Amino acid sequence: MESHPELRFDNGGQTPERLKRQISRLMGMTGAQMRRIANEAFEAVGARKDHFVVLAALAEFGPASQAQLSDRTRVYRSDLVAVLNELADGRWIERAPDPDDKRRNVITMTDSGARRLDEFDRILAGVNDRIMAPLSPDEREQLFALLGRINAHLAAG
Amino acid sequence: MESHPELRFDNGGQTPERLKRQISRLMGMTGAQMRRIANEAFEAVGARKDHFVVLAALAEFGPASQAQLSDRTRVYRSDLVAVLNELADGRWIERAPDPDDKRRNVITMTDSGARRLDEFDRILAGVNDRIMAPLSPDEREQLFALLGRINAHLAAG
DNA sequence: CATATTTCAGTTTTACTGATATTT
DNA sequence: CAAATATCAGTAAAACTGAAATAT
Repeated sequence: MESHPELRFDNGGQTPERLKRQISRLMGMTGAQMRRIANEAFEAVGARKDHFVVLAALAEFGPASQAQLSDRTRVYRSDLVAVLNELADGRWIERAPDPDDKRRNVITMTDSGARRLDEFDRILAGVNDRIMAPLSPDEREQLFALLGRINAHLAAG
Repeated sequence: MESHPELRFDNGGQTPERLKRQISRLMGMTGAQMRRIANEAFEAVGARKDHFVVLAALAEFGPASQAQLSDRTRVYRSDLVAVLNELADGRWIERAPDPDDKRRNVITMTDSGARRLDEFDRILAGVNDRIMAPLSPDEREQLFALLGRINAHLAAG
């Protein structure tokens, strides 16, 4: 593995630290680290992030078609197919044709799926804790609030 | 293009809003939007993000070998080659063998490269402003500080 | 016929790994 | 010979597009 030693910014503060002042770069680097930690945690239990988001959406909104699930999780319709195959293989969801509209499937979370989601909750609590370790509870809320506002603004505009 | 309508979270506040409480998911979504905006801005002037980070590193630390540039920008040594080819094609940098160590190249920013970096600065000021539009100056500093602490912690651990 | 849904097959982009030739 | 450098070739995963088959 190639190593990237820590950046040194030791020029007497004379030059503008452009690289450090870019919010998108800072977000990108921090986000990549977060993703790595979360992915490793999921991989350790034979899962991946999309398993969580789909089960979470089912728990929050109830049974749904794949198109609905895609809208709620922002997992593409095409990619959702494989995710649901995996979740069905583990008996965490059931996929049945919708009698009211035969184009659709109805996706339902099983009891086993609810327990799987509980497991994910515990795992993610640990991940969140590890990521935000340096921040106080108040600061964690601040970060959520600030990001939430930016995200709402960007998603709208 | 596939559309992802806004998420609705209207279940009377009864279920835990798992999806919204995941910092890594919120970071990921917000970061993706930021990246898209920044990429589009660079693309509009025939550039890409790595052009900026390399020129910024040269402005901040002076001429450097490719290995040094890789460490400072976190662009992989292998990927840096193409970036430098592009920058050299535009006469924004010069790449010359290092007389002191013939394994190395010395990468130097040209005057034209400095002007290109000025252009990037203006573009990125607009991008940052657009991204953080909903936040006050104080809040922008808070966000930087919080992310910076998390990033330092994750990069170290 | 136009639209919606699921599925498959494919591209693009980015991050990353490994190997090679040259030099120290 | 061991390590560093620049370069090339290639993988892996994620995000995304387009189109076919079926049903409304």
